[in-house]
Amino acid sequence: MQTGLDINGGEELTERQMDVLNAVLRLLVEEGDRLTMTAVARRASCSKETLYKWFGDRDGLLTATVQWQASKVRVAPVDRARLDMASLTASLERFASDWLHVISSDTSIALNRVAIAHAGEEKRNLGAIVLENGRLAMGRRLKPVLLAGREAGLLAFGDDEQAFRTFFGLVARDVQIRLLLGDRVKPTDAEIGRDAAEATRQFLALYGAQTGAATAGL
Amino acid sequence: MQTGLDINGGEELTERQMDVLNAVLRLLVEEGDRLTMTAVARRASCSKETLYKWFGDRDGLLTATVQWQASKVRVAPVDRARLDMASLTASLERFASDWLHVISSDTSIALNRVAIAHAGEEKRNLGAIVLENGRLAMGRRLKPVLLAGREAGLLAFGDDEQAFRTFFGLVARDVQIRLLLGDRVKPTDAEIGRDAAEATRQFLALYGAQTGAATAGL
DNA sequence: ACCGAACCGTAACGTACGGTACGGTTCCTG
DNA sequence: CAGGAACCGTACCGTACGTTACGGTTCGGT
Repeated sequence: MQTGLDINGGEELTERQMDVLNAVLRLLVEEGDRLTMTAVARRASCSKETLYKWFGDRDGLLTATVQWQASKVRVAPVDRARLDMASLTASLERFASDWLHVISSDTSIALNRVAIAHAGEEKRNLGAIVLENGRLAMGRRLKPVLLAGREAGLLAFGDDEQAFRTFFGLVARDVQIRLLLGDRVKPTDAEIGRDAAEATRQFLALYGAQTGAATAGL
Repeated sequence: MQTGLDINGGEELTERQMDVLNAVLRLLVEEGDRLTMTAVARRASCSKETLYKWFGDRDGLLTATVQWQASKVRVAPVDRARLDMASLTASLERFASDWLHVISSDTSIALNRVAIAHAGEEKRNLGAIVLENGRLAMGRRLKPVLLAGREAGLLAFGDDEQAFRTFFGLVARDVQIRLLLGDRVKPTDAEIGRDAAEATRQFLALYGAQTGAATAGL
């Protein structure tokens, strides 16, 4: 009753346990939330008893999977020294491209779907986890870059949260919601690269120190 | 076996049937996809036998509900004659405001949640219906305005689809995905008005004929 | 007044699946 | 080699819920 429930921050997972979570992830992509504990056990070649010992219950298994996958998205921060327009543009494009790749991936779609499906319930953990490690983590990652850009006189904005949300909108547009709803619009790498560059260009047009000060909400 | 399955285009629903669908809608908001046929029958004060006779099965009931709700979103088109910058701005702000109100509403959130939850399955109807009557309908509605704006020399863009998607991103930003994931960010009317105006201003900065031609992807 | 259609309320059926129990196997330790 | 921990595979249990069946009631038409 007391084991297997320590699914909080950065818990330690054995190799075997990660194999199990990988199986869950694949099943999630294939069948969505309809996966059964029996199917997981069969796919992972383990017993249901083990699943329950390790993860508590079905919800715990899903939570562990989402959390584990989310923990993989860590990316290196940017060095705030020596920032010019070229490196700022490159950073933004990199962010945009990474983000578009993530939200277009099958695993991200599957994970967001199950998190959204469970978001209306009392156990609202999945949605919060995905939000925390998706949208919010991206904000925490990008805001230092924006602030450094402002400090270097390259950007002009009043609130970094507002500036970030605009960038988010320019990058994501309608891609995520369409994919979540089952639309077949999965962009190619080339399209992602083009869209990332375009979004960055537009963002700089709005928030660049020279061009866009009038529209930056000052 | 053959009755109750004519749930396609604009089928005719009796008053009583709409009462039932309203009950489904309320239950969907309250408990999400976990609603049971028994609960629907109780809430609507009808028998389960009637539900099955009218709507075929659970999926048919959900589909009818989504379709019925979607059919309510119709809005009057804009007259393309006599378009100046003021009326264009007003139109765009109106669109933005309407859209933000829709995606922030409890019913929209509930409907999108159930549609997304079912989007990974073979019966992908719900996602397609929501997409068709949400994002895509908004595009069909707004594009004539954009084209009229270009014709009047107020806007500059190459592809109306691209321009619309940018507008979509500037308006929606991260609001919808956050709400779907259970974040408590429901904006007030005042915030929606401010955000709609801001998004419109930014869009005109990017695609206005004078200011933004360089960034319009020409 | 009578009939049948439509519908309500509820009981009942079948099944899928979450969760548990248990016997058998592997493997590690002393 | 003995003992035990961990785990696999599977059978089993309980329940929730989709779906069906059925008796009783209302109501419009003749």
